[in-house]
Amino acid sequence: MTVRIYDSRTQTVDDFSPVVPGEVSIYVCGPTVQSAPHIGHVRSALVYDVWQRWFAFRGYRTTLVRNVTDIDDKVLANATDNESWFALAYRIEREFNDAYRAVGILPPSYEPRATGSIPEMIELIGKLIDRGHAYPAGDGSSDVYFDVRSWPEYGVLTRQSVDDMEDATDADPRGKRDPRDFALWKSAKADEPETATWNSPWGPGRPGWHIECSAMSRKYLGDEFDIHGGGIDLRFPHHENELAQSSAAGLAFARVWAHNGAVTVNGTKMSKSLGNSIYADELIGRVRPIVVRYFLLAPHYRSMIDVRVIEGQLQQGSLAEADAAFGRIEDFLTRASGTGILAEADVPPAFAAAMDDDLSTPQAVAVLHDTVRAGNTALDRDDAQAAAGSAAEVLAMLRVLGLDPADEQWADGGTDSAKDAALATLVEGLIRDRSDARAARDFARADSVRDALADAGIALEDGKDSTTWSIA
RNA sequence: GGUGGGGUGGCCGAGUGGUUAGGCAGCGGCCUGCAAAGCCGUCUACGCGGGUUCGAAUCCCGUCUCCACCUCCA
Repeated sequence: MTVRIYDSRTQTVDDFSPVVPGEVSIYVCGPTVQSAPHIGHVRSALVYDVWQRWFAFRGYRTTLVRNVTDIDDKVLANATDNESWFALAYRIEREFNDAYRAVGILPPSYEPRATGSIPEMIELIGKLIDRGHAYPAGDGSSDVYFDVRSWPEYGVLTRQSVDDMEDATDADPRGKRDPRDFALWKSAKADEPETATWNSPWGPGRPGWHIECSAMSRKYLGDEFDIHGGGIDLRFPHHENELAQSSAAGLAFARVWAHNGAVTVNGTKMSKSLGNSIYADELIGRVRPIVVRYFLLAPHYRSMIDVRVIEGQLQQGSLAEADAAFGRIEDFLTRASGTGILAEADVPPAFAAAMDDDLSTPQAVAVLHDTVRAGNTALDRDDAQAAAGSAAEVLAMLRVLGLDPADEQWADGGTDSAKDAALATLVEGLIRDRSDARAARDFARADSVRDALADAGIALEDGKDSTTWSIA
């Protein structure tokens, strides 16, 4: 079986063919750490987490790099008298990592901060100037621009010709040869802190956003690597510019361009200006983190996920469905554990085929549910062996997706075993009373026990020989 | 104006020529003292208009409409 992946540049799904056999190198654009993470950020990181897990499952040695853009106009703009830009960047970076960790996104192999690779950026800019694809601004500043007109391939990633692009000639030219030329090096401004200024052959300043990713991907993955990922909104200009810079510098760069779909709110992309962002902690506070993960990975990674918000309130809707759907899977695992049979299984072929096909998680999840049903059916006919087999398959699939409920990742961390034991003793005592009442056909008393437990948020399920309970 | 992606049954969400996606919700049944859970069955589909074909959600033409990007953005 071959992993197939959609390449945004060629617009086709192709067999994945790595630069180095048996290895896969992935660079994904991480966040600009200027304000709290929203659902879209989490989804983006999650998509490449699932890709990485699948490649690893398929036997590849994986290297995943997700950068942190910790120097940028907005980072500087959001700094205050009480919090320097670098403290802000670090604090926000932690918020991102907390959000990632909450939904089980594995740490990347490397997580470079832009400020840690300034020399590599300067070197790359110098190379572009030498090759005639970049130039210092002619306005006396330290700005350096990429010369879009000098690179005929500019626009190949997004199939746009420079001349078709929306007329931007009214923008401040700032010494540019063409309004579409973009900054590689940004001159230090008078009101910017010295801590945000680096020396360069062109004068003091800081790197432009695009060159950061070109330099960091090269530094950690080499001149050529396998997959460059990021949100669909980064295709242009960011990825187009990265591609132009790196190619113009003579680097082979990424073989495949992957882009994940956006998370929208009521059909519109989240944006600061609209104030409609749903922050990660709002979602994670609404349903269990494992359900958030299921919710975000069940649709295909390239399609957009729309969440409904009414009067500022995130609606349950599809979230509640995800909770119910995933709960069904968990319930089956709980039922099946009653067989006491431990089995090992590989993922079903249909699941693997779906995942191989451009990470078709919707179909993979369908296989998951099919297997749950088969397992439940087996339990209903008392075929413990078959049920255990299904449970093992379900677990194998969940593990690949990072959704194993038993994984310590999802432990709430605050469990108090003494309280748990006390609760179990009380509940089980009540269940015995109810069973006695049922045996005596005193259903009024039996029901009052069940109702009382229900009021406490405890649900009962009568099996053939025993009653199980769970906290709703 | 340019580029890319959509419009599927009550809802979410797959599907590129013919056979059940899957989930949530509803209805009927089995099971149960009654429930719950589970299982079985079942209703509401492919934006609109043409065309190709024995046959189209799926291909072609036209058309309406939504979203994203072209400016910082996962």
